[in-house]
Amino acid sequence: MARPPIFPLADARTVADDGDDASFCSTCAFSSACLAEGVGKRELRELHVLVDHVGPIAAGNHVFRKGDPFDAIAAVRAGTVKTYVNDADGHERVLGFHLPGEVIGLDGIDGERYPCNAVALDTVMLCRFSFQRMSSLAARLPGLQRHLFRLLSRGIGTAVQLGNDATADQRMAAFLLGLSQRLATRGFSATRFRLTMPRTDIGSHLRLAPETVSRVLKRFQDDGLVDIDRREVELLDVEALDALAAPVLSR
Amino acid sequence: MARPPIFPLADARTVADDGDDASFCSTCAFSSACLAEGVGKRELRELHVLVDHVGPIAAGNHVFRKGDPFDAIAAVRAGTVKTYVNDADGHERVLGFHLPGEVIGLDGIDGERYPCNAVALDTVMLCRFSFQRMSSLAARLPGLQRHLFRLLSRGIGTAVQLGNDATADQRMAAFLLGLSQRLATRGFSATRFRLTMPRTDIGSHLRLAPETVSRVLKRFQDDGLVDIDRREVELLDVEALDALAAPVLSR
DNA sequence: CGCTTCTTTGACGAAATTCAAAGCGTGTGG
DNA sequence: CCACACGCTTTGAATTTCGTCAAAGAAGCG
Repeated sequence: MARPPIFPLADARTVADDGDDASFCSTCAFSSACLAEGVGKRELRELHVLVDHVGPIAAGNHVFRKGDPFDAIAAVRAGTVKTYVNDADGHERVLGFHLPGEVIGLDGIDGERYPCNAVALDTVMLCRFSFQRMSSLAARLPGLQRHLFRLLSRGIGTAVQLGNDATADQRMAAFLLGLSQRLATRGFSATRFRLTMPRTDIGSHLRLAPETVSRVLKRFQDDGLVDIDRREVELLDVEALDALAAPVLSR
Repeated sequence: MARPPIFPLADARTVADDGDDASFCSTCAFSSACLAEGVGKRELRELHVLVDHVGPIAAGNHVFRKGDPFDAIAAVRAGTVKTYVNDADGHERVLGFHLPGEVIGLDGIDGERYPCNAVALDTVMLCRFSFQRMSSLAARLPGLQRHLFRLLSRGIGTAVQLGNDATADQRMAAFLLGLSQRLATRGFSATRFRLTMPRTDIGSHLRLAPETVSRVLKRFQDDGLVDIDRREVELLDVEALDALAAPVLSR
C-alpha cells in the first residue's frame, strides 16, 4: 500500500489526448463550465491540449500524497477520490469524497505542496491540468480565470460546511443528501446509489465513530427514511431527510 | 442593530485614496504580498488606484450581510472582523475572526452573493477592492493573479482546519496559538494580546458552549498555561499549548 | 448608580465515544 | 466446492465529554 502516487506522472499510465474532439473531455467539468463562463469553443481547444488523461487508477492507489510538490489539479472523470490527512496521533481525517466532475488539488496552490493525500476508492479516471500552464491560459481567457476563481471560492464554501455543529443524525442526513445531489448533477440517480467508502471513512468525514454511523443508518432505516443494504443506498423519504439536514445549511 | 452594511458603499464613509503614495496601503497585505509575487512597483500603483479605503467602522456595524450582491473583497487594515452565518434554528455560527492583513469576502466569488455576514468587533479599517477590476488587472499582472489564487487556496486550507475533531482543550489551545501566530506575523506581540470577541463567539467558532470556553480557559489558567484577565491574554507556556494543539494540525 | 451584557460556577443530563464481541461477505487456497 | 481467514459492519453496555439549565458575580455604559 506504499506504492508511489500517480502524480507527478513519473510512473503514471497516461492516455494521450487526441486534442481534436472537444467533447471527449466533456466529463472534465471544465469544458461545460467554461463554456458557461463565456469561453469560446476555439479557446476551449487551447484548454484541452494541456490536459493529461490519467487512469485507470485502481482502488487503493494514491493520486498524490501530502507533501508532494504541487504542480497540477485534476478533475475526476470516473470513480471516487478520497482526500484525507493524518493528525499527530496518526488518526485519519477524511476531508472529502470527490465524485466525477469535481476538482481536486486546489488546496495545494498556496503551499506549493499538496496539503493532503488523495486516494482512489474505486477505479478512477482523471483529467490532469498543469496548473502553471492553466494559469497562463487563464490570463488570456477571462472566462477560464473566472471559472478558476469560482472553483476556489466554492472550495472555501464546501470546506466551511464541514465545520458545522450538528447532531449525528443531522450530519448524516446532510451527507446523504449532498451525495444524492452531487450525483444527480452528474446524471446519476438521485435516490439510488452506492457508497463507495467504508463506514470508517464516512465517520471520519463527519466526525463520528464508525459505530455511530452504523447506528444512525440503522435508525434511518427503521424509520423508513432510507433503504440500505450493505453499501447500496436508496433514499425513501427525501423530505424527512431535508428537514433533518436543515440546521446544517446556513440560512 | 439592523443598520445597513457598509458595502456596497451606499452609505459608507469612504476615505478617498491619494493614489500617489504606494506605502500608504502597506497594511493591506496586498502590497507586500504582491511584491513578493513578482509584481513590480509600477504595477503596484495600478492596484492601488482601485482601492477604496473604508472606515473607520464602529463595533457592531456590518461590513456586508449574507445575501448582499458580491462585488468586492476587502483586506482588514485595523481591528477585527467577525464572519458568521445563522443556521436554520437561528443559532449563530462564527466562521472566522479576521485580523489586520487578512482578506474577507473571497467566499462570495462563487455565488455572486456574500454567503456570510461580516461585522466589526471593534473599530475597523478596510481596504476595499472591486473584484471585477482586480480580476481584469490580474489578467495583466501574473503576480497578482498568482496572489489571488494563493489567497483563495489558503482560504480552503483555513476552512478545512475548522472541521477538525478534537477535544475542547485541544481546539482552544490551537485557537490561542493561531491568534498568537497571526498577530505576530503582523508585528504584534505573540504572547500578550487582547481577545476582541466575547466568549460566546469563541465558543461558536470552536463548536463549544460559552460555559465550556470559560471552564477550559480557567483550567489553562490554573495549570499555568496562560494568564487571563477578562479579555487580556498572556501565553505563559507555549510549549504545553503546542503539545495540546498538536492533534489539531495535520501531519 | 442602576442597567445591560458578558462571564463564571455548579449540578445535572444527554449525546456520542469507547470497549468488547459477535455477524456477515468476500476472496483464497486447499 | 467448501472451509477458513480477513476486513468490514453491527450490536450492546459502560463511560466520558460536553451541553443545558439556573443563578450569581463582574464589568462597562449611559
